[in-house]
Amino acid sequence: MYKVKEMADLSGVSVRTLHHYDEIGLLIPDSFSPSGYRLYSKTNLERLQQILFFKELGFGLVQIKEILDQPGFDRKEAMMAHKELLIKRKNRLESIIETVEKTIQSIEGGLKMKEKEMFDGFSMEDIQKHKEKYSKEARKKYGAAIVSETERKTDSYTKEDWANISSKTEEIYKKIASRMDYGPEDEEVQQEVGKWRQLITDNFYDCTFDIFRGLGDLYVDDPRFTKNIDKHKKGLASFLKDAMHVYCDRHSK
Amino acid sequence: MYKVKEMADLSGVSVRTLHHYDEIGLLIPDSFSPSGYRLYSKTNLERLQQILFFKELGFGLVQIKEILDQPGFDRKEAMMAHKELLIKRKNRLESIIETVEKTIQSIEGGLKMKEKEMFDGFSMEDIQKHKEKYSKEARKKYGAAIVSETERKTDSYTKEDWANISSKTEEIYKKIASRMDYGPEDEEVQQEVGKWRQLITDNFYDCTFDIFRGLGDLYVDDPRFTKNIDKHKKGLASFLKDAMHVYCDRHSK
DNA sequence: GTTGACCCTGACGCTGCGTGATGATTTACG
DNA sequence: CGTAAATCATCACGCAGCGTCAGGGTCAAC
Repeated sequence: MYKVKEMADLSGVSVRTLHHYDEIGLLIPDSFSPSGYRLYSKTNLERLQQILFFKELGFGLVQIKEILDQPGFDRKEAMMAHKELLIKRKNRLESIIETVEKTIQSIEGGLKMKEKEMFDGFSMEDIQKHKEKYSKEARKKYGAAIVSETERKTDSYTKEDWANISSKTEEIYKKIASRMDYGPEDEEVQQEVGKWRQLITDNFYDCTFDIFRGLGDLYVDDPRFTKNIDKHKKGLASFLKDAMHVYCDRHSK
Repeated sequence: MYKVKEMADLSGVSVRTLHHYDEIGLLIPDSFSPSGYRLYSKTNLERLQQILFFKELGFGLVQIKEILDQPGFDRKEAMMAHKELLIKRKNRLESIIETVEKTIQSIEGGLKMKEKEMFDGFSMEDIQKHKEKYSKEARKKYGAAIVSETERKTDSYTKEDWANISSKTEEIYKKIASRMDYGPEDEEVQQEVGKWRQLITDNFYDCTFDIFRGLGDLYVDDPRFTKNIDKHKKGLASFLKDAMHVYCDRHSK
Protein backbone atom coordinates (compact mmCIF):
# COMPACT_ATOMS: atom_id res chain seq x y z
CA MET A 1 0.00 0.00 0.00
CA TYR A 2 1.48 3.28 -1.12
CA LYS A 3 0.65 6.72 0.20
CA VAL A 4 0.09 9.52 -2.29
CA LYS A 5 3.62 10.83 -2.28
CA GLU A 6 5.01 7.39 -2.88
CA MET A 7 2.62 6.83 -5.75
CA ALA A 8 3.55 10.20 -7.15
CA ASP A 9 7.25 9.44 -6.96
CA LEU A 10 6.80 5.99 -8.41
CA SER A 11 4.83 7.22 -11.38
CA GLY A 12 6.23 10.69 -11.89
CA VAL A 13 2.96 12.53 -11.55
CA SER A 14 2.17 15.12 -8.91
CA VAL A 15 0.24 14.51 -5.73
CA ARG A 16 -2.31 17.02 -6.94
CA THR A 17 -2.81 14.93 -10.05
CA LEU A 18 -3.60 11.90 -7.95
CA HIS A 19 -6.04 13.95 -5.93
CA HIS A 20 -7.58 15.07 -9.16
CA TYR A 21 -7.88 11.56 -10.53
CA ASP A 22 -9.51 10.56 -7.30
CA GLU A 23 -11.94 13.46 -7.52
CA ILE A 24 -13.07 12.60 -11.01
CA GLY A 25 -13.20 8.89 -10.22
CA LEU A 26 -10.47 7.96 -12.64
CA LEU A 27 -8.21 6.39 -10.05
CA ILE A 28 -9.73 5.81 -6.65
CA PRO A 29 -7.36 4.37 -4.07
CA ASP A 30 -7.99 0.84 -2.98
CA SER A 31 -8.35 1.80 0.65
CA PHE A 32 -8.04 4.60 3.15
CA SER A 33 -6.19 4.73 6.44
CA PRO A 34 -8.27 5.44 9.54
CA SER A 35 -7.08 9.04 9.38
CA GLY A 36 -8.30 9.36 5.81
CA TYR A 37 -4.99 8.91 4.01
CA ARG A 38 -5.23 7.55 0.49
CA LEU A 39 -3.68 4.09 0.25
CA TYR A 40 -2.92 2.81 -3.21
CA SER A 41 -2.45 -0.86 -4.10
CA LYS A 42 -0.24 -2.34 -6.78
CA THR A 43 -3.33 -2.71 -8.90
CA ASN A 44 -3.87 1.01 -8.52
CA LEU A 45 -0.33 1.60 -9.66
CA GLU A 46 -0.85 -0.56 -12.72
CA ARG A 47 -3.98 1.32 -13.58
CA LEU A 48 -2.10 4.56 -13.22
CA GLN A 49 0.48 3.32 -15.69
CA GLN A 50 -2.28 2.60 -18.14
CA ILE A 51 -3.78 6.01 -17.57
CA LEU A 52 -0.44 7.65 -18.25
CA PHE A 53 -0.01 5.59 -21.37
CA PHE A 54 -3.28 6.72 -22.85
CA LYS A 55 -2.64 10.24 -21.71
CA GLU A 56 0.62 10.20 -23.63
CA LEU A 57 -1.36 9.25 -26.67
CA GLY A 58 -3.42 12.37 -26.25
CA PHE A 59 -6.62 10.86 -24.90
CA GLY A 60 -8.70 12.96 -22.55
CA LEU A 61 -9.28 11.77 -19.01
CA VAL A 62 -12.93 11.05 -19.67
CA GLN A 63 -12.09 8.86 -22.62
CA ILE A 64 -9.42 7.06 -20.63
CA LYS A 65 -12.01 6.34 -17.99
CA GLU A 66 -14.26 4.88 -20.63
CA ILE A 67 -11.50 2.78 -22.11
CA LEU A 68 -10.39 1.42 -18.77
CA ASP A 69 -13.75 1.05 -17.06
CA GLN A 70 -15.86 -0.46 -19.79
CA PRO A 71 -14.50 -3.92 -20.43
CA GLY A 72 -16.54 -4.21 -23.59
CA PHE A 73 -15.06 -1.03 -24.97
CA ASP A 74 -13.62 -1.48 -28.40
CA ARG A 75 -10.06 -0.37 -27.86
CA LYS A 76 -9.02 -0.93 -31.42
CA GLU A 77 -11.86 1.19 -32.70
CA ALA A 78 -10.96 3.90 -30.22
CA MET A 79 -7.33 3.83 -31.21
CA MET A 80 -8.09 4.06 -34.89
CA ALA A 81 -10.51 6.91 -34.43
CA HIS A 82 -7.93 8.64 -32.29
CA LYS A 83 -5.30 8.09 -34.93
CA GLU A 84 -7.50 9.82 -37.48
CA LEU A 85 -7.86 12.74 -35.16
CA LEU A 86 -4.12 12.95 -34.61
CA ILE A 87 -3.44 12.84 -38.32
CA LYS A 88 -5.88 15.67 -38.89
CA ARG A 89 -4.12 17.70 -36.25
CA LYS A 90 -0.81 16.93 -37.84
CA ASN A 91 -2.00 18.00 -41.27
CA ARG A 92 -3.38 21.16 -39.82
CA LEU A 93 -0.10 21.86 -38.10
CA GLU A 94 1.77 21.29 -41.32
CA SER A 95 -0.31 23.77 -43.25
CA ILE A 96 0.01 26.27 -40.43
CA ILE A 97 3.76 25.88 -40.51
CA GLU A 98 3.69 26.57 -44.22
CA THR A 99 1.71 29.72 -43.66
CA VAL A 100 4.13 30.84 -40.99
CA GLU A 101 7.01 30.29 -43.36
CA LYS A 102 5.29 32.35 -46.02
CA THR A 103 4.66 35.07 -43.51
CA ILE A 104 8.31 35.09 -42.50
CA GLN A 105 9.33 35.42 -46.11
CA SER A 106 6.90 38.22 -46.64
CA ILE A 107 8.34 40.03 -43.63
CA GLU A 108 11.81 39.52 -45.00
CA GLY A 109 10.61 40.87 -48.32
CA GLY A 110 9.38 43.95 -46.55
CA LEU A 111 12.67 44.35 -44.75
CA LYS A 112 14.60 44.14 -47.97
CA MET A 113 12.45 46.79 -49.55
CA LYS A 114 12.93 48.97 -46.56
CA GLU A 115 16.67 48.65 -46.70
CA LYS A 116 17.04 49.14 -50.41
CA GLU A 117 14.55 51.32 -52.12
CA MET A 118 11.57 52.01 -50.01
CA PHE A 119 11.25 55.72 -50.10
CA ASP A 120 10.35 56.29 -53.72
CA GLY A 121 13.67 54.95 -54.81
CA PHE A 122 15.78 56.09 -51.88
CA SER A 123 16.64 54.73 -48.52
CA MET A 124 16.06 56.37 -45.20
CA GLU A 125 19.79 56.66 -44.90
CA ASP A 126 19.94 59.03 -47.82
CA ILE A 127 17.36 61.22 -46.23
CA GLN A 128 19.10 61.01 -42.93
CA LYS A 129 22.40 62.03 -44.45
CA HIS A 130 20.83 65.06 -45.96
CA LYS A 131 19.27 65.99 -42.68
CA GLU A 132 22.66 65.97 -41.14
CA LYS A 133 23.96 68.38 -43.72
CA TYR A 134 20.79 70.39 -43.67
CA SER A 135 20.84 71.23 -40.01
CA LYS A 136 22.74 69.95 -37.08
CA GLU A 137 20.18 71.39 -34.78
CA ALA A 138 17.29 69.84 -36.56
CA ARG A 139 19.12 66.57 -36.53
CA LYS A 140 19.59 66.84 -32.82
CA LYS A 141 15.96 67.67 -32.51
CA TYR A 142 14.45 65.22 -34.93
CA GLY A 143 17.02 63.13 -36.73
CA ALA A 144 17.44 60.31 -34.29
CA ALA A 145 13.75 60.29 -33.60
CA ILE A 146 12.96 60.01 -37.27
CA VAL A 147 15.18 57.06 -37.84
CA SER A 148 14.07 55.12 -34.83
CA GLU A 149 10.41 55.84 -35.32
CA THR A 150 10.56 54.97 -38.95
CA GLU A 151 12.23 51.72 -38.15
CA ARG A 152 9.57 50.91 -35.65
CA LYS A 153 6.78 51.63 -38.06
CA THR A 154 8.29 49.96 -41.08
CA ASP A 155 9.51 46.90 -39.24
CA SER A 156 6.26 45.15 -39.75
CA TYR A 157 5.45 46.20 -43.28
CA THR A 158 4.95 43.52 -45.84
CA LYS A 159 5.38 43.68 -49.57
CA GLU A 160 1.75 44.55 -49.96
CA ASP A 161 2.06 47.40 -47.49
CA TRP A 162 4.94 48.81 -49.47
CA ALA A 163 3.14 48.42 -52.75
CA ASN A 164 0.20 50.21 -51.23
CA ILE A 165 2.29 53.15 -50.00
CA SER A 166 4.08 53.30 -53.31
CA SER A 167 0.89 53.53 -55.30
CA LYS A 168 -0.46 56.26 -53.05
CA THR A 169 2.76 58.20 -53.55
CA GLU A 170 2.47 57.81 -57.28
CA GLU A 171 -1.04 59.12 -57.21
CA ILE A 172 -0.10 62.23 -55.31
CA TYR A 173 2.83 62.93 -57.61
CA LYS A 174 0.61 62.47 -60.62
CA LYS A 175 -2.04 64.88 -59.39
CA ILE A 176 0.50 67.53 -58.48
CA ALA A 177 2.22 67.12 -61.83
CA SER A 178 -1.10 67.71 -63.55
CA ARG A 179 -1.54 71.03 -61.73
CA MET A 180 1.95 72.44 -62.22
CA ASP A 181 0.61 75.09 -64.56
CA TYR A 182 -1.44 76.62 -61.72
CA GLY A 183 1.63 77.39 -59.61
CA PRO A 184 2.71 76.01 -56.22
CA GLU A 185 0.06 77.95 -54.34
CA ASP A 186 -2.83 76.31 -56.16
CA GLU A 187 -5.41 74.93 -53.76
CA GLU A 188 -5.49 71.45 -55.23
CA VAL A 189 -1.72 71.29 -55.22
CA GLN A 190 -1.63 72.38 -51.61
CA GLN A 191 -4.19 69.74 -50.72
CA GLU A 192 -2.08 67.03 -52.30
CA VAL A 193 0.98 68.33 -50.52
CA GLY A 194 -0.95 68.01 -47.31
CA LYS A 195 -1.83 64.41 -48.18
CA TRP A 196 1.82 63.78 -48.90
CA ARG A 197 2.89 65.00 -45.48
CA GLN A 198 0.13 62.96 -43.88
CA LEU A 199 1.23 59.86 -45.72
CA ILE A 200 4.76 60.31 -44.43
CA THR A 201 3.51 60.88 -40.92
CA ASP A 202 1.25 57.86 -41.06
CA ASN A 203 3.76 55.48 -42.49
CA PHE A 204 7.21 56.66 -41.51
CA TYR A 205 7.68 59.34 -38.91
CA ASP A 206 6.10 62.41 -37.42
CA CYS A 207 6.85 64.80 -40.23
CA THR A 208 7.02 68.28 -38.71
CA PHE A 209 6.97 71.34 -40.90
CA ASP A 210 10.69 71.85 -40.34
CA ILE A 211 11.41 68.37 -41.55
CA PHE A 212 8.94 68.61 -44.39
CA ARG A 213 10.55 71.78 -45.63
CA GLY A 214 13.95 70.11 -45.46
CA LEU A 215 12.60 67.18 -47.42
CA GLY A 216 11.53 69.62 -50.15
CA ASP A 217 15.06 70.99 -50.29
CA LEU A 218 16.36 67.48 -50.56
CA TYR A 219 14.36 66.91 -53.72
CA VAL A 220 16.34 69.65 -55.43
CA ASP A 221 19.69 69.31 -53.71
CA ASP A 222 20.14 65.59 -54.16
CA PRO A 223 20.38 64.75 -57.86
CA ARG A 224 19.19 61.21 -57.25
CA PHE A 225 15.92 62.47 -55.80
CA THR A 226 15.62 65.09 -58.51
CA LYS A 227 16.10 62.58 -61.26
CA ASN A 228 13.68 60.15 -59.76
CA ILE A 229 10.94 62.67 -59.20
CA ASP A 230 11.38 64.38 -62.53
CA LYS A 231 10.57 61.05 -64.13
CA HIS A 232 6.94 61.92 -63.59
CA LYS A 233 7.27 65.29 -65.25
CA LYS A 234 10.16 67.59 -65.97
CA GLY A 235 10.59 70.20 -63.24
CA LEU A 236 8.32 68.40 -60.79
CA ALA A 237 11.05 68.14 -58.17
CA SER A 238 11.64 71.85 -58.11
CA PHE A 239 7.90 72.56 -58.23
CA LEU A 240 7.34 70.18 -55.37
CA LYS A 241 9.98 71.92 -53.30
CA ASP A 242 8.27 75.27 -53.83
CA ALA A 243 4.86 73.86 -53.08
CA MET A 244 6.13 72.25 -49.89
CA HIS A 245 7.70 75.50 -48.79
CA VAL A 246 4.46 77.35 -49.41
CA TYR A 247 2.61 74.68 -47.46
CA CYS A 248 4.97 74.94 -44.53
CA ASP A 249 4.91 78.73 -44.55
CA ARG A 250 1.14 78.69 -44.44
CA HIS A 251 0.84 76.17 -41.64
CA SER A 252 3.83 76.64 -39.41
CA LYS A 253 2.82 79.98 -37.99
CA MET B 1 -20.03 51.59 -37.81
CA TYR B 2 -21.02 47.99 -37.24
CA LYS B 3 -22.91 46.59 -34.31
CA VAL B 4 -21.64 43.36 -32.73
CA LYS B 5 -23.83 41.01 -34.70
CA GLU B 6 -22.76 42.62 -37.94
CA MET B 7 -19.12 42.37 -36.96
CA ALA B 8 -19.65 38.77 -35.99
CA ASP B 9 -21.29 37.94 -39.29
CA LEU B 10 -18.68 39.80 -41.29
CA SER B 11 -15.80 38.03 -39.61
CA GLY B 12 -17.30 34.68 -38.77
CA VAL B 13 -16.67 34.83 -35.05
CA SER B 14 -19.32 34.75 -32.35
CA VAL B 15 -20.73 37.74 -30.56
CA ARG B 16 -19.42 36.28 -27.32
CA THR B 17 -15.96 36.25 -28.80
CA LEU B 18 -16.17 39.94 -29.56
CA HIS B 19 -17.35 40.57 -26.03
CA HIS B 20 -14.41 38.56 -24.82
CA TYR B 21 -11.92 40.44 -26.95
CA ASP B 22 -13.37 43.65 -25.62
CA GLU B 23 -13.07 42.40 -22.03
CA ILE B 24 -9.42 41.52 -22.38
CA GLY B 25 -8.65 44.68 -24.31
CA LEU B 26 -7.70 42.90 -27.50
CA LEU B 27 -10.30 44.59 -29.66
CA ILE B 28 -12.09 47.53 -28.13
CA PRO B 29 -14.78 49.08 -30.32
CA ASP B 30 -14.10 52.51 -31.68
CA SER B 31 -17.18 54.00 -30.09
CA PHE B 32 -20.33 53.24 -28.15
CA SER B 33 -23.91 54.26 -28.84
CA PRO B 34 -25.66 56.31 -26.13
CA SER B 35 -27.39 53.13 -24.99
CA GLY B 36 -24.07 51.35 -24.60
CA TYR B 37 -24.05 49.37 -27.83
CA ARG B 38 -20.63 48.48 -29.17
CA LEU B 39 -19.93 50.24 -32.47
CA TYR B 40 -17.05 48.91 -34.52
CA SER B 41 -15.26 50.88 -37.24
CA LYS B 42 -13.62 49.58 -40.39
CA THR B 43 -10.31 49.88 -38.60
CA ASN B 44 -11.69 47.61 -35.90
CA LEU B 45 -12.68 45.13 -38.57
CA GLU B 46 -9.21 45.17 -40.04
CA ARG B 47 -7.68 44.59 -36.67
CA LEU B 48 -10.04 41.69 -36.15
CA GLN B 49 -8.84 40.16 -39.40
CA GLN B 50 -5.29 40.41 -38.16
CA ILE B 51 -6.26 38.86 -34.87
CA LEU B 52 -7.90 35.96 -36.65
CA PHE B 53 -4.88 35.53 -38.85
CA PHE B 54 -2.53 35.16 -35.91
CA LYS B 55 -5.03 33.02 -34.11
CA GLU B 56 -5.07 30.68 -37.07
CA LEU B 57 -1.33 30.42 -36.70
CA GLY B 58 -1.83 29.22 -33.16
CA PHE B 59 -0.79 32.34 -31.28
CA GLY B 60 -2.43 32.99 -27.93
CA LEU B 61 -4.54 36.08 -27.48
CA VAL B 62 -1.99 37.68 -25.18
CA GLN B 63 0.75 37.25 -27.73
CA ILE B 64 -1.47 38.61 -30.46
CA LYS B 65 -2.07 41.67 -28.34
CA GLU B 66 1.65 42.12 -28.00
CA ILE B 67 2.25 41.70 -31.69
CA LEU B 68 -0.45 44.14 -32.68
CA ASP B 69 -0.03 46.71 -29.95
CA GLN B 70 3.71 47.10 -29.73
CA PRO B 71 4.94 48.72 -32.93
CA GLY B 72 8.52 47.89 -32.09
CA PHE B 73 7.69 44.22 -31.69
CA ASP B 74 9.91 41.98 -33.75
CA ARG B 75 7.36 40.09 -35.79
CA LYS B 76 9.91 38.06 -37.64
CA GLU B 77 11.48 36.88 -34.41
CA ALA B 78 8.07 36.00 -33.05
CA MET B 79 7.14 34.08 -36.17
CA MET B 80 10.34 32.12 -36.19
CA ALA B 81 10.08 31.22 -32.53
CA HIS B 82 6.51 30.21 -33.12
CA LYS B 83 7.53 28.08 -36.05
CA GLU B 84 9.98 26.20 -33.85
CA LEU B 85 7.21 25.54 -31.39
CA LEU B 86 4.89 24.28 -34.11
CA ILE B 87 7.55 21.97 -35.46
CA LYS B 88 8.12 20.52 -32.04
CA ARG B 89 4.41 19.89 -31.69
CA LYS B 90 4.35 18.29 -35.09
CA ASN B 91 7.24 15.97 -34.24
CA ARG B 92 5.57 15.02 -31.03
CA LEU B 93 2.36 14.28 -32.87
CA GLU B 94 4.22 12.13 -35.35
CA SER B 95 5.81 10.00 -32.69
CA ILE B 96 2.47 9.68 -30.92
CA ILE B 97 0.88 8.53 -34.14
CA GLU B 98 3.57 5.91 -34.45
CA THR B 99 2.89 4.67 -30.97
CA VAL B 100 -0.82 4.52 -31.69
CA GLU B 101 -0.13 2.48 -34.79
CA LYS B 102 2.01 0.08 -32.81
CA THR B 103 -0.70 -0.21 -30.22
CA ILE B 104 -3.26 -0.99 -32.88
CA GLN B 105 -1.03 -3.68 -34.27
CA SER B 106 -0.49 -5.13 -30.86
CA ILE B 107 -4.23 -5.22 -30.31
CA GLU B 108 -4.64 -6.94 -33.64
CA GLY B 109 -1.93 -9.35 -32.61
CA GLY B 110 -3.83 -10.06 -29.45
CA LEU B 111 -7.03 -10.59 -31.37
CA LYS B 112 -5.35 -13.00 -33.70
CA MET B 113 -3.97 -14.96 -30.82
CA LYS B 114 -7.35 -14.95 -29.21
CA GLU B 115 -9.01 -16.25 -32.32
CA LYS B 116 -6.44 -18.85 -33.18
CA GLU B 117 -4.58 -20.37 -30.37
CA MET B 118 -4.90 -18.47 -27.20
CA PHE B 119 -5.98 -21.02 -24.75
CA ASP B 120 -2.85 -23.13 -24.52
CA GLY B 121 -3.23 -24.09 -28.10
CA PHE B 122 -7.02 -24.08 -28.33
CA SER B 123 -9.61 -21.50 -29.05
CA MET B 124 -12.51 -20.55 -26.89
CA GLU B 125 -14.72 -22.08 -29.52
CA ASP B 126 -13.33 -25.51 -28.84
CA ILE B 127 -14.06 -25.13 -25.18
CA GLN B 128 -17.44 -23.79 -25.92
CA LYS B 129 -18.28 -26.70 -28.15
CA HIS B 130 -17.32 -29.09 -25.45
CA LYS B 131 -19.44 -27.26 -22.98
CA GLU B 132 -22.39 -27.74 -25.24
CA LYS B 133 -21.82 -31.43 -25.34
CA TYR B 134 -20.97 -31.58 -21.70
CA SER B 135 -24.17 -30.09 -20.43
CA LYS B 136 -26.96 -28.20 -22.01
CA GLU B 137 -27.98 -26.90 -18.66
CA ALA B 138 -24.56 -25.72 -17.80
CA ARG B 139 -24.38 -24.03 -21.13
CA LYS B 140 -27.61 -22.26 -20.46
CA LYS B 141 -26.27 -21.27 -17.10
CA TYR B 142 -22.74 -20.35 -17.98
CA GLY B 143 -21.93 -20.93 -21.63
CA ALA B 144 -23.07 -17.67 -23.09
CA ALA B 145 -21.74 -15.81 -20.11
CA ILE B 146 -18.35 -17.40 -20.51
CA VAL B 147 -17.99 -16.46 -24.11
CA SER B 148 -19.11 -12.90 -23.71
CA GLU B 149 -17.15 -12.31 -20.57
CA THR B 150 -14.05 -13.80 -22.03
CA GLU B 151 -14.36 -11.67 -25.07
CA ARG B 152 -14.73 -8.62 -22.94
CA LYS B 153 -11.67 -9.43 -20.92
CA THR B 154 -9.47 -10.55 -23.74
CA ASP B 155 -10.44 -7.78 -26.12
CA SER B 156 -7.73 -5.56 -24.84
CA TYR B 157 -4.96 -8.06 -24.36
CA THR B 158 -1.75 -7.41 -26.15
CA LYS B 159 0.85 -9.87 -27.28
CA GLU B 160 2.74 -9.31 -24.07
CA ASP B 161 -0.35 -10.05 -22.02
CA TRP B 162 -0.80 -13.31 -23.83
CA ALA B 163 2.82 -14.22 -23.44
CA ASN B 164 2.52 -13.48 -19.77
CA ILE B 165 -0.53 -15.67 -19.30
CA SER B 166 1.07 -18.38 -21.34
CA SER B 167 4.20 -18.47 -19.23
CA LYS B 168 2.17 -18.59 -16.03
CA THR B 169 0.23 -21.53 -17.41
CA GLU B 170 3.45 -23.30 -18.30
CA GLU B 171 4.74 -22.79 -14.81
CA ILE B 172 1.68 -24.29 -13.20
CA TYR B 173 1.74 -27.28 -15.52
CA LYS B 174 5.40 -27.80 -14.80
CA LYS B 175 4.96 -27.76 -11.04
CA ILE B 176 2.03 -30.13 -11.15
CA ALA B 177 3.92 -32.45 -13.47
CA SER B 178 6.77 -32.54 -10.98
CA ARG B 179 4.40 -33.65 -8.21
CA MET B 180 2.51 -36.32 -10.12
CA ASP B 181 4.10 -39.03 -8.01
CA TYR B 182 2.38 -37.67 -4.88
CA GLY B 183 -1.10 -38.19 -6.28
CA PRO B 184 -3.84 -35.72 -7.16
CA GLU B 185 -4.61 -34.95 -3.53
CA ASP B 186 -1.14 -33.69 -2.75
CA GLU B 187 -1.23 -30.30 -1.10
CA GLU B 188 1.16 -28.64 -3.51
CA VAL B 189 -0.71 -30.02 -6.46
CA GLN B 190 -3.96 -28.75 -5.03
CA GLN B 191 -2.42 -25.34 -4.51
CA GLU B 192 -1.32 -25.15 -8.11
CA VAL B 193 -4.74 -26.29 -9.24
CA GLY B 194 -6.15 -23.42 -7.23
CA LYS B 195 -3.78 -21.03 -8.95
CA TRP B 196 -4.88 -22.43 -12.27
CA ARG B 197 -8.53 -21.76 -11.56
CA GLN B 198 -7.65 -18.29 -10.34
CA LEU B 199 -5.69 -17.57 -13.48
CA ILE B 200 -8.67 -18.56 -15.59
CA THR B 201 -10.97 -16.43 -13.50
CA ASP B 202 -8.65 -13.46 -13.64
CA ASN B 203 -8.00 -13.58 -17.32
CA PHE B 204 -10.93 -15.23 -19.01
CA TYR B 205 -14.14 -15.81 -17.14
CA ASP B 206 -15.58 -16.51 -13.75
CA CYS B 207 -14.60 -20.16 -13.49
CA THR B 208 -17.11 -21.80 -11.19
CA PHE B 209 -16.43 -25.25 -9.77
CA ASP B 210 -18.95 -26.76 -12.17
CA ILE B 211 -17.16 -25.27 -15.10
CA PHE B 212 -13.75 -26.10 -13.72
CA ARG B 213 -14.71 -29.71 -13.30
CA GLY B 214 -16.00 -29.77 -16.87
CA LEU B 215 -12.75 -28.29 -18.05
CA GLY B 216 -10.92 -31.17 -16.36
CA ASP B 217 -13.08 -33.62 -18.24
CA LEU B 218 -12.31 -31.79 -21.44
CA TYR B 219 -8.60 -32.42 -20.95
CA VAL B 220 -9.22 -36.14 -21.18
CA ASP B 221 -12.16 -36.21 -23.55
CA ASP B 222 -10.74 -34.02 -26.25
CA PRO B 223 -7.65 -35.65 -27.76
CA ARG B 224 -6.29 -32.30 -28.89
CA PHE B 225 -6.20 -31.08 -25.31
CA THR B 226 -4.84 -34.37 -24.09
CA LYS B 227 -2.08 -34.38 -26.62
CA ASN B 228 -1.16 -30.82 -25.93
CA ILE B 229 -1.07 -31.20 -22.18
CA ASP B 230 0.70 -34.51 -22.25
CA LYS B 231 3.55 -32.75 -24.02
CA HIS B 232 4.68 -31.61 -20.60
CA LYS B 233 4.63 -35.10 -19.18
CA LYS B 234 2.92 -38.31 -20.12
CA GLY B 235 -0.35 -38.75 -18.26
CA LEU B 236 -0.49 -35.16 -17.07
CA ALA B 237 -3.85 -34.53 -18.71
CA SER B 238 -5.48 -37.36 -16.90
CA PHE B 239 -3.74 -36.46 -13.66
CA LEU B 240 -4.86 -32.90 -14.01
CA LYS B 241 -8.44 -33.98 -14.50
CA ASP B 242 -8.30 -36.01 -11.28
CA ALA B 243 -6.65 -33.20 -9.38
CA MET B 244 -9.25 -30.73 -10.60
CA HIS B 245 -12.04 -33.06 -9.57
CA VAL B 246 -10.52 -33.43 -6.12
CA TYR B 247 -10.19 -29.68 -5.90
CA CYS B 248 -13.78 -29.10 -6.87
CA ASP B 249 -15.05 -31.79 -4.53
CA ARG B 250 -13.18 -30.20 -1.66
CA HIS B 251 -14.35 -26.68 -2.33
CA SER B 252 -17.79 -26.88 -3.82
CA LYS B 253 -19.61 -28.05 -0.73
C1' DG C 1 -48.10 49.21 -27.91
C1' DT C 2 -46.53 45.06 -28.69
C1' DT C 3 -43.67 41.69 -30.91
C1' DG C 4 -39.27 40.10 -32.28
C1' DA C 5 -34.60 40.80 -33.18
C1' DC C 6 -30.66 42.46 -31.01
C1' DC C 7 -27.95 44.63 -27.24
C1' DC C 8 -26.02 44.68 -22.42
C1' DT C 9 -23.79 42.73 -18.15
C1' DG C 10 -22.89 39.08 -15.11
C1' DA C 11 -21.63 34.45 -14.01
C1' DC C 12 -20.94 29.49 -14.22
C1' DG C 13 -18.95 25.52 -17.08
C1' DC C 14 -15.27 22.99 -19.31
C1' DT C 15 -9.86 20.72 -19.20
C1' DG C 16 -6.23 19.35 -16.25
C1' DC C 17 -4.24 20.29 -13.11
C1' DG C 18 -0.78 24.36 -10.39
C1' DT C 19 -0.62 26.75 -6.40
C1' DG C 20 -1.49 28.29 -2.09
C1' DA C 21 -4.16 28.29 2.54
C1' DT C 22 -5.24 26.01 6.69
C1' DG C 23 -5.27 22.38 9.70
C1' DA C 24 -4.51 17.34 11.11
C1' DT C 25 -1.24 13.44 11.29
C1' DT C 26 2.86 10.93 11.00
C1' DT C 27 7.71 10.44 11.15
C1' DA C 28 12.29 11.62 12.45
C1' DC C 29 15.50 13.25 15.53
C1' DG C 30 17.57 14.59 19.79
C1' DC D 1 8.97 11.57 24.94
C1' DG D 2 8.53 16.01 23.02
C1' DT D 3 9.01 18.84 19.07
C1' DA D 4 10.06 19.98 14.43
C1' DA D 5 9.80 18.55 9.71
C1' DA D 6 7.25 15.82 6.35
C1' DT D 7 3.32 14.44 4.60
C1' DC D 8 -1.59 14.10 4.55
C1' DA D 9 -6.38 16.16 3.88
C1' DT D 10 -9.83 19.39 2.12
C1' DC D 11 -11.28 23.66 0.14
C1' DA D 12 -10.87 26.95 -3.50
C1' DC D 13 -9.05 30.25 -6.90
C1' DG D 14 -6.50 30.62 -11.42
C1' DC D 15 -5.57 29.95 -16.34
C1' DA D 16 -7.44 29.94 -21.91
C1' DG D 17 -11.04 30.90 -24.70
C1' DC D 18 -14.82 31.18 -25.14
C1' DG D 19 -20.14 28.50 -24.89
C1' DT D 20 -24.20 29.05 -22.74
C1' DC D 21 -27.86 30.48 -20.06
C1' DA D 22 -30.16 34.22 -17.13
C1' DG D 23 -32.33 38.56 -16.42
C1' DG D 24 -33.21 42.81 -18.39
C1' DG D 25 -32.78 47.09 -21.75
C1' DT D 26 -33.33 48.94 -26.85
C1' DC D 27 -34.87 49.55 -31.41
C1' DA D 28 -37.51 49.11 -35.60
C1' DA D 29 -41.67 47.32 -37.50
C1' DC D 30 -46.52 46.48 -37.73
